[in-house]
Amino acid sequence: MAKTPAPPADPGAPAATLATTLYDRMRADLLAGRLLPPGRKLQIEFLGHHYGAGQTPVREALNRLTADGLVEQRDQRGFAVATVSPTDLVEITNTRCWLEEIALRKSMASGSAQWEEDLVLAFHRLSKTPRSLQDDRFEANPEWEQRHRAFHRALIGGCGSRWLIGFCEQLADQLYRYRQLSVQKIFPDRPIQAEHEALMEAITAGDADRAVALLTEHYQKTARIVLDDPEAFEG
Amino acid sequence: MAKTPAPPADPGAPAATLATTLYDRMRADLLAGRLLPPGRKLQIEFLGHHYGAGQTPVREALNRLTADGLVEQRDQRGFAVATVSPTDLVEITNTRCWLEEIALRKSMASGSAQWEEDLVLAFHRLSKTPRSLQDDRFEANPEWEQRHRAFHRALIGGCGSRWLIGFCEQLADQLYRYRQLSVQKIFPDRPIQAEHEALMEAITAGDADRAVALLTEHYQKTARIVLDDPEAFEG
DNA sequence: TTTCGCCATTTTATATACATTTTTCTTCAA
DNA sequence: TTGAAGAAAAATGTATATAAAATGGCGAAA
Repeated sequence: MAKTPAPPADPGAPAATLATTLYDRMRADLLAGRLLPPGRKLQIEFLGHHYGAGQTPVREALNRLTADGLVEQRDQRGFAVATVSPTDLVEITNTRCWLEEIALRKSMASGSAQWEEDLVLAFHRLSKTPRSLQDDRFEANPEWEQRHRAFHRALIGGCGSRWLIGFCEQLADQLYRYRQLSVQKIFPDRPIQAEHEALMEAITAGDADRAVALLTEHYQKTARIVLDDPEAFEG
Repeated sequence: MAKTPAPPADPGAPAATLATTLYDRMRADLLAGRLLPPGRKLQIEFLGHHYGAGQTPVREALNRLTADGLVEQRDQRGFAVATVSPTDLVEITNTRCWLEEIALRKSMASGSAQWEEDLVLAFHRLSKTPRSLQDDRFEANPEWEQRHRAFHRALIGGCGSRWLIGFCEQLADQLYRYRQLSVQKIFPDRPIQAEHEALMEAITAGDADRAVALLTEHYQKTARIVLDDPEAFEG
């Protein structure tokens, strides 16, 4: 009756390698802006010491992060945190709007009951989670962030293309990084929950045009806030 | 007056690393289907011997290829040529149609003279290049393949998003691989040049709807031919 | 005195050789 | 046939060597 007790023991998922663990940790650090500011050089030796690992796993993790567009690589000159610019922010935001418009329209057009149920569930979970850990001041709630991401993922999850979903998530990662740059990432008086509610309303009403307009405006508003922050692109 | 004569001497481009060279070679081999059939395991030692390189550069090249979706990786189980399936072919084709529809519409809407000139030039170059190296039988002409790719790249080049262009090229790579799988990749009686001409006509006439319809049909037709080939998904 | 360019030195990225751990294959018994 | 144990193979990780780039100092010219 006793099986492997300690680890998750997923038969299809073998023991994670050091490189994979490192990739996950560095990815989280990069997205949160904890590691180093954009454009800064990422030296293998420093990273190896910082994360307590050898060169090979660090190098492998950096290679994978390059694929995500979080790290840049130049031959014989090593790795660096991906740079940011107002121009890129606009470009990435526009691209996300275009892609998620298709994905949302395809999802709605599919009429999949599974998709709609998943979405309602994701929205419900997000609604029940506080945005901030503190009532008086803002303190990022990791669970909210995770559910927020899951909600946006659910919105496009019925489009029928894992490729398109992957592209959207890559763009979402980039924009998350931009948001973290801004001191105004708190958006205290922005009614995010209300924006999500309006979006859900349009979707359940089957009004694709309105849903797309709301979603697009949601992203463009975020971009404008970061663009208007004079401190976002310093250093 | 004498400058560095021998190498290309691009100041911004340092000497290519072994890993980069390997990546380029393996990428070409994978796209052409020369390396190994889809799903087959890629052993480091074998590859190192085959390309005359050590383990580290091979591993790095494989990591980069994973990012392109040409190679798959599983922890502790190494790398394998990305698998193929009829389902995926349909999914990738649909995704490409959706994305290139936006990209083409945005390009046309931009009204950029530069874009139109680049496109006309790319089309002209393609038109002047023979599809086959032999008159009597088909023998792939690398220059045609390269210009064909450049033409499709030019179609979407004015969309204003390097991200979207990158996504489209990734999908194009995947579909190229599928085309190579099919013994009917020759398409002897398919008037490809005529299809391109009709597309150019619609674009120069400013008829976005017609251009999109033609482009989409172009891709769907290719997918149907591969899907109808019983030998494409063997092995 | 300051500035620019060249050369030696140091640092750092890349690649190799080897050790370790995990998986996969093989063999043998139930 | 099925299952377990052991052997072989292969992937991951470490230590180290090599080669390229960044740094700093020195001297010549302005």
